[in-house]
Amino acid sequence: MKILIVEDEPKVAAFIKRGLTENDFETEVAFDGYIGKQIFNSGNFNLVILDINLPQLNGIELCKAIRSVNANVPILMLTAMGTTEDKIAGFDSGADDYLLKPFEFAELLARIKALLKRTQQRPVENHILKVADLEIDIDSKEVKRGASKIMLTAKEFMLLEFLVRNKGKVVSRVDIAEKVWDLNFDTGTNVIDVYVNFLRNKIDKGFAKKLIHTHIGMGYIIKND
Amino acid sequence: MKILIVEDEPKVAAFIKRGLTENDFETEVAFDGYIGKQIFNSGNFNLVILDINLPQLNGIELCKAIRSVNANVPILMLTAMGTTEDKIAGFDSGADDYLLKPFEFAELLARIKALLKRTQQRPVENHILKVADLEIDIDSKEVKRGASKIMLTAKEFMLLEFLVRNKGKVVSRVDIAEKVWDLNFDTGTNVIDVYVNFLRNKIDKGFAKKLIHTHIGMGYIIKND
DNA sequence: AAAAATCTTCAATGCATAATCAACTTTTGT
DNA sequence: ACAAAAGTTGATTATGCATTGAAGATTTTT
Repeated sequence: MKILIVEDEPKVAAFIKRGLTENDFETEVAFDGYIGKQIFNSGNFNLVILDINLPQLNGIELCKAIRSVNANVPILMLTAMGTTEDKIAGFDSGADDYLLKPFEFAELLARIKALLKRTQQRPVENHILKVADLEIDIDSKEVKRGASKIMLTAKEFMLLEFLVRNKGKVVSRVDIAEKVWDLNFDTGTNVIDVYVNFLRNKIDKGFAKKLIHTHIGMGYIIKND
Repeated sequence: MKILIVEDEPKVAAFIKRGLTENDFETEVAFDGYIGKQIFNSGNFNLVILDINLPQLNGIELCKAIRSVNANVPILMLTAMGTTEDKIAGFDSGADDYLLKPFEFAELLARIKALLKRTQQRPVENHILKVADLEIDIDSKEVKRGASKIMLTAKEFMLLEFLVRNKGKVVSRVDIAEKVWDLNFDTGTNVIDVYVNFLRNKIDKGFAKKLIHTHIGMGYIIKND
């Protein structure tokens, strides 16, 4: 587990480095923002600890720079400034957590572990999407309306998934064509209409509450109310 | 985006609930740990805000209980106790972040957004434009004047959206022709007048305050005063 | 490998609604 | 009062949508 520490005060940097090393992390230290950026790009880091007050490139700027090349790596901001505005600025630039100096090492460690735990757990997502009494399971590809199971073909499922992921929004045929059929120009086909019809037969037919609605001239929408 | 608030101090709970509601989150409040657990199990929450000092079942215990059934949902701990040991205990029980009372709402919001960003669930931005008591939802294409829903056709909606996006500004017929009808030269048509009339019938008719106004020789404007 | 079954797409139809036009009326400014 | 601009209306045209069956493509079974 590799951690990059960007901190210009040598004492603080050494303090963090020693503590992390004792807890079996690999660390690298950069003493200014510019070097921090270079080191980050050269290595594969699992987490970044960032002081806000840095020479060359301040923490906020560095944070944005890191985010622009890596949207995922957890970033923990460190600073002496304590106003709420500073914190908000930190979060806005893409930081995931914020710790005020002076801090106890145990708290830093706890926050690092929490951040790492979170990023490791990402794959466990909620893979069941719902609209009213309709449930669609992205993993097992199972679809249920109320208690009854519904069998969908691949394309039907893709279309339904797209609609449900945009529930409450009217999606245009062009959107659907691009996202579900991967058509980027108008081929003059009516497949979409046909498949919406298929879906309606399987999902809405026989139910009082229709979920799929047409907005003429605009597109289709799935919603519950 | 649904957030569960477990907090026994009514004032604090109300403060958080109000702030979150204003920022378009759905919230539920539980006043003790036991009820919190029940509510959590009954609904599909995207995040939990947890006070540590709770009647019945304290925050740490509740946190563990929630983690045992859902390893994924972000949990933010809230407490008046400020020792590092407390924080460590919070993190150890499975919390993802920790905020000390008293706090500013802006910081709470920033941390919530950071947590949600981490778990890939981003708050749904709603694109609702308003003029006085008229609301138009760009996503769902729903239009409401006061409490009553209004059905518009595609062209009517486009025209209204254009007017509303330019609320307080007089827009000329030429502007409208270009932006809404995609006509770049004068065809001698009066469609625009006709459609403004359609809109007026649906939006202003029967209401004391007219929103759509004509500036003779200039164009149309939508405004509230 | 051939046959069967299923899925996907196309094309044609009829229907419903929306968009437009053009004649006429009303309002506004001079 | 007059002319110009804007509002209103019904008739006409155009467009968009639902539905169907059948053809073509793919997958599964034999």
